[in-house]
Amino acid sequence: MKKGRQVTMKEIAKKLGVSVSTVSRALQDSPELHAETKRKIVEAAKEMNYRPNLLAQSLRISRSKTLGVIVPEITSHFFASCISGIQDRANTRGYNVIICQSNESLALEKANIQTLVSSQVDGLLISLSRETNTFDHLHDLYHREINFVLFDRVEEEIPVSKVTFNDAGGAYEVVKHLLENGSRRIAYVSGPEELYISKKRKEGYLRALTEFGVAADPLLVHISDLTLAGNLQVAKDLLEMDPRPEAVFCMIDPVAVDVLTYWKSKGINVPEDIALAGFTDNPTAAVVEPPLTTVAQPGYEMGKLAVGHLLDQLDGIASEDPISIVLDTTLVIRKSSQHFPSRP
Amino acid sequence: MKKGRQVTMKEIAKKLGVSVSTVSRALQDSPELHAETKRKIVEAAKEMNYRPNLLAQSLRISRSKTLGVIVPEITSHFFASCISGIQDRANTRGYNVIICQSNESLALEKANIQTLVSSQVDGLLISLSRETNTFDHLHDLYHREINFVLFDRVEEEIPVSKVTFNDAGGAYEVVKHLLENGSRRIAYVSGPEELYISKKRKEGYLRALTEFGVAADPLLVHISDLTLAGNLQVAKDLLEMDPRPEAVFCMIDPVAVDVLTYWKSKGINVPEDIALAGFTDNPTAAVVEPPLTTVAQPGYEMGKLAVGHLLDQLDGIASEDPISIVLDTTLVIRKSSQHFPSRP
DNA sequence: TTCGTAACTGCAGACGATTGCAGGTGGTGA
DNA sequence: TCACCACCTGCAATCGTCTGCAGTTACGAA
Repeated sequence: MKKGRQVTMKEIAKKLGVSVSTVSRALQDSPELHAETKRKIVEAAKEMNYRPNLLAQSLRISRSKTLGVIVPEITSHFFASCISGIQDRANTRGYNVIICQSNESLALEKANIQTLVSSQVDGLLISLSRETNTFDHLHDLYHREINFVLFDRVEEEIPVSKVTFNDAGGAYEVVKHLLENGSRRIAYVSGPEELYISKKRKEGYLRALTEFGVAADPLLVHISDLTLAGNLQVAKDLLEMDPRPEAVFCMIDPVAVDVLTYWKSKGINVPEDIALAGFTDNPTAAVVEPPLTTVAQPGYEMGKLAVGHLLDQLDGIASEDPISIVLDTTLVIRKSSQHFPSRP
Repeated sequence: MKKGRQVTMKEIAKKLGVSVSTVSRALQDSPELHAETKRKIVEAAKEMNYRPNLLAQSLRISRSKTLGVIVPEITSHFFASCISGIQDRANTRGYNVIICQSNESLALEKANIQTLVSSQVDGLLISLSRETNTFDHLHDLYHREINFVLFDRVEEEIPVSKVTFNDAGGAYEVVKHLLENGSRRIAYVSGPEELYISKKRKEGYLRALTEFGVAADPLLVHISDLTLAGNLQVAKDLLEMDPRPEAVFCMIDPVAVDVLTYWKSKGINVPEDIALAGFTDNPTAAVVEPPLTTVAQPGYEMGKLAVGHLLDQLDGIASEDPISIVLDTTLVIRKSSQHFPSRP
């Protein structure tokens, strides 16, 4: 096995016959050092390819300049975008980022938190797993006075800063768009009801209906477990409704894509026979046939904002008091919603 | 600013009136400790919610149990899959993972390596940026005896272990499939020529042609810079060729998707008018209309294998001698290649 | 010559966990 | 009563870096 030994200050000191403290001061460009000594040390350090051991530095100053990130899954384009934003901003502010995925499991989420805390991260950015329905682990973090920020998948009861999208607003916009195109029987395909986004987006859906004087019909709200099978079942159920809905709003794009695929296999034409819309603006949304009307969520921006606020807290720039940042979404109108039922 | 103070052994020791060493031994379940003392310490540790400081541990044993990963971009589904595989296997083997993205920039790639090395990672997993055409930074790593493994985007001259796909083989398979369907004028849309995958996939393309006795026509090889504009230009050029190709094989799926989109806007039908195939099997490939024939690369598997081998080296299980792991790809036949020209 | 004072540089301890070795306590047997 | 031996427990050093304080040197002034 290779050694991978790093050059240390001790070695530089020995080589030049000075003490380690002198080397340390030289490399920090301390003014209380003889210029010549300093020059020689800096030169030797460069020549020997010296790199400070961040572990030792972190241990000494009790700050690791490292942040931990926990997301449900990295392979989701949305979370990957968030991570990208987090990474970019964290790096420009001199921080490293350790990323973990919970794979939508509460147990893994807890384990990840433990690992990251043990690793002495200076703060955490967390997006909760679907399974997370207890919050002791978050309260625990809070009581241990560990800085963290929740983003996207948040729990409102925890007194920490949160960054979310205006989910209700986005849903309102898209449903309003469907209503404006003439649809009245509009179905909502929700994920598991306890999910934050299931609730928020339903809120927006209902608000739009109310605003247009359309009575909410509970039968028009379908729930999928967000697996392929669950989505296909909902697609089937929707087709078998009598009367059939004129438009369907799915809580997230993947559901809409599955529904679309199923319908196409059954000879249903979108948008001619029925309008369809999603939420998230995944890359797939733009390329399916017909292209999917959806609501864009700028994940990269969200990541940047979340980490920016966390770092502000760490650096004492932002107050300790939790704040809530709500990002606006953008309605992206594509072909799938171009269905214009005429009223009798 | 919150303190986030962690409980240390010292505090447990003080509380129970024993020494730090005793606490340390108790928590390691050392046999040379009085059972009762041990019990009390373990209990107190649990009660005080003690977590060992991994920084201190790492510093002492000179191993951080952390790996560094550098990928061109996290938001690519393929790399996200690799990361996911790396993460999962690393975690089960007790390692953390720090992820960096180079954003396809050589400068950032170098900076990332520096940071990770300073952070005392035990090893690195690197997939090179598109810009990387010099390799001093890798040779430097090699000479400093730092363990690393290259995956997917590799440089053959560096004497370290590499994990790649059988790119030539995959390209051969898909072009053979197009040939078997009857096409003879088959175009290849390449990325920049210096890219490893550009070369390898061209190799497979040419081999298939040769095997079917088709003379390679240099005019049928188009080069895109892989930007949207570049892809659209190639799409246009292809249409304007006379005679027009019967089939087009694109080096990566995104190119194929852009080409498809452009063609559709020009009223060209795929596969009726022309066959199209990609490479990678991105999620979009399955949902475009028509679904795209492509070559699947199991990124998750690649990640697992790469990190597995690196850990084997670190643990002294695998020999130090570099090996090359080549993963097989899978041809995924979908509608876009169902074009059957008949020969006169 | 002697003292004072800059101007440098080194010592030692700290961060938190681990471990070889030394020391202490108790008990047992002669 | 004394010696010896388990059986525990603590001391001190270590990993690499940083820093308050003390020490050294040289030089100038009295």
